[in-house]
Amino acid sequence: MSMRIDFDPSDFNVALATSVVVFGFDGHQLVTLLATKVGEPYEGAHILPSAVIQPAEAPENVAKTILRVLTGREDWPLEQLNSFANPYRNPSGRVVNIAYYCLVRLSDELKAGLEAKGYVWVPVQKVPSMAYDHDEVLAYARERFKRRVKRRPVGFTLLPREFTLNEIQRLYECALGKKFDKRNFRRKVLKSQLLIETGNSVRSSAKAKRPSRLYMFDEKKYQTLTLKGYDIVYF
Amino acid sequence: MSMRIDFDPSDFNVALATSVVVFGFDGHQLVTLLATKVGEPYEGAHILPSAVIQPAEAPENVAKTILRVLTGREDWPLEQLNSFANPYRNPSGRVVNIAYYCLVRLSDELKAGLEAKGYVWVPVQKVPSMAYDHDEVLAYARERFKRRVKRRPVGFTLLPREFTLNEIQRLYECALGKKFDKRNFRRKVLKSQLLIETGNSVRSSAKAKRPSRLYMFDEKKYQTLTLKGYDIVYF
DNA sequence: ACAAAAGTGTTACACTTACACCCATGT
DNA sequence: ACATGGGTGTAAGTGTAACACTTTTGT
Repeated sequence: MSMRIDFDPSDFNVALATSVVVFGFDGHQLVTLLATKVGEPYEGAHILPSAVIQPAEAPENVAKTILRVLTGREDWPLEQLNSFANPYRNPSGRVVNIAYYCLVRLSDELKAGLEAKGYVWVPVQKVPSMAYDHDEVLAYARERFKRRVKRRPVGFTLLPREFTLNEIQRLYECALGKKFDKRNFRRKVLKSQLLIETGNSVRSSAKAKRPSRLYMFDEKKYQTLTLKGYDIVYF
Repeated sequence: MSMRIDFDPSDFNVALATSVVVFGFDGHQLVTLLATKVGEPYEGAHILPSAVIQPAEAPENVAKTILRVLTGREDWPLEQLNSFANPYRNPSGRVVNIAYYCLVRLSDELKAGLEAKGYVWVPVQKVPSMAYDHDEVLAYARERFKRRVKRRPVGFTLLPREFTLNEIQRLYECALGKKFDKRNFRRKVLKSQLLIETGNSVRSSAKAKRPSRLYMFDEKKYQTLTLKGYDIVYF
């Protein structure tokens, strides 16, 4: 019930952590990366990739460090979520978690490297219950990503550099949890003028006879349009 | 550069604060409430209404305490913003600010009471520079409010219980920073079926001859529609 | 009667949605 | 030739945006 606005030395008794919800897309499903907790508390439980934020560190930099350790890069799109600060969310003491989510482009090396290190990619539909309040963090991240994907063409960072229209449609269907009409979806996505036909094609499976055309995201054009105040790609 | 995920006793050295950006609407402008800092550091500077979060307190409850102290009520719509956690944002030590914004219905008593206590209502266009990183917090709150007001009919909590269509149009114009066509705006707002004509009317100024009709927000109907999955009132 | 702000309709255009068949290719 | 998924067009309806004059009331 305080309304103090200055600090006593005894107020400096909280610790900081960050967790990063990493989303990827395997061509059919939205997946997220889970770690396994080592040591007590919660030994062996699933958790989100997380780290302690030390005194002089900025939370975003710690999140980027996590990404570098996991993926070798830290330039993936990263967005801060609300912080999670219930007094008793962590049994070790009062810890505030400043969480992020990020979008990565899955590749075979990335999958292999991470699985060797004890991380697992799990379809977001099937994520097991996690320690701390990480279930809540993940649920929040999914909502944020949904809202984000409706307004900005962020989905492309989840896809291989060249992708088919069927792939991007599946991605949007996973992200938003609903089906789209193929013709309408294609019309809309092509109307945005943000896709370049590469001229290449690929067969989607052994059984598929006819190959699909491949497209790329036109990053440059998007930058230009964004600067001009063009803002919105609704899906 | 850590990737530690468990805590040393020496990690518990951060303090928590919360600031609340309080928005009101005076019939013509969007205003926000500023306090004056008492005691060092930043003696006499403008700041957002803020308080220390003590060990066992939930941030949201501290924000509500601030609201109760300021307005006598704590049931205003309150939404958490990102936390502000740059290492050197507070000269007293490492303090993480978990900020909120909220929407209140201005009244004469409220204005008088607060001004007596040393708070000031300032048009958001004209907010002076504040201490700490509170400028940034306010800017962030304005953006959030903008996005919010586009999707949900939150504007009504800022207006008197009975209001004219001209008032609500001015509110939306302030909140979103753009002008609307009067006929189109009225058509849209009436189509939503969320306004009830009260039968009362009021003259908007001494010079205005013809009185304006007064409307109320249909809270019940909105609840019903929301439950049915109706979600969106775009403006 | 006049000054002031309140209130009101129509049209053109863009976007959304629903809907079903032919095409290209590999086996 | 056939099986498989890839790829395509149209029409009806709905929402958006641009536009200017008449009405009501107090002085």
